[in-house]
Amino acid sequence: MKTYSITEVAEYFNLTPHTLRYYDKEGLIPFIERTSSGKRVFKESDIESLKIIECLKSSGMPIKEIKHFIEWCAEGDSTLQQRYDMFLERKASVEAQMDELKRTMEVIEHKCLYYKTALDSGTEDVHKNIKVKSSSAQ
Amino acid sequence: MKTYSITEVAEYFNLTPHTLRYYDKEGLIPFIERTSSGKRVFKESDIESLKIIECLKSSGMPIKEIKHFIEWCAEGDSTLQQRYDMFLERKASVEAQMDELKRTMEVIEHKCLYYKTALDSGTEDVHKNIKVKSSSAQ
DNA sequence: TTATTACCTAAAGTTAACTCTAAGTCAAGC
DNA sequence: GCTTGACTTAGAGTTAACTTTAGGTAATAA
Repeated sequence: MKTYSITEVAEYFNLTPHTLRYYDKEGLIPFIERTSSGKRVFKESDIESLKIIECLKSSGMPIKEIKHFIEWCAEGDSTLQQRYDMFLERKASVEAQMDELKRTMEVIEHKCLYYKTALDSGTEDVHKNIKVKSSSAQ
Repeated sequence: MKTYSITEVAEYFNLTPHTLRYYDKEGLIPFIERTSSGKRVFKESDIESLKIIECLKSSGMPIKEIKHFIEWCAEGDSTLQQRYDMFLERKASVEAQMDELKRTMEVIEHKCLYYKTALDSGTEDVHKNIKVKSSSAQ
């Protein structure tokens, strides 16, 4: 079975070996095997686990909570409900983040147009007649 | 002209007065006026500026960079290009974040289905025959 | 007049997620 | 046999964005 060094895995996930050791210390990858001299040996299944960890991370989940999930995985079928609920929560959280980003995007696109118009006419004053009130950070 | 206290503004933006004072200290709202006794007085235009600040914050922009934008605003038309470029960059950044969230969502939805199926059959083993390899954190 | 309430400052503390440092081990190549 | 490079650990340091603390002022209500 193909295995990987910590540096190979770090490069694959765009992390540093330091960060992977930190994840290990925090209990995110407790199943990693070692060589007789103590070096971490990453198996294919470890890569798959790290993919889930990265997914949870990019959903905004803190490392301590990811650790709980990893512990549930080790506990087996008795934690299936918790894990299901957790992913439903993650789904709701990501949906909320997407909604917020959409609202943010609308303001930003409005500002892009605002500054495009201002640049074309050489001055921000072009907007002064359109808006009723002027403000300091437009 | 209607004005607002720091607590009113904090409630409006779902922040604390502490946080608004911190933003002031960091140079995000240098245009705030004070009463004779030193209390901050927020005008309508300050609220508008804070809306932009909140937008930039939720786009993932660090406070020090938002400060630069606020400084550019004070400098006038000579910084129109910088401000336009900044909003174009913000737009690209938010687009990238949305793409990442979409990819994250796909994995999460897959996991929701995975755990729904496992729960229905009472054991995760139901997936063992479908996948070629098993892994520790599925 | 006193108590309360809302505000103020400066500065220290907190938290998450790294990130770095120092000192050491081990296997491979010259 | 020695050097090099990739790994190891424990623990200290960093950064961002707050958050809290301590001590103080000013206006208002009883």
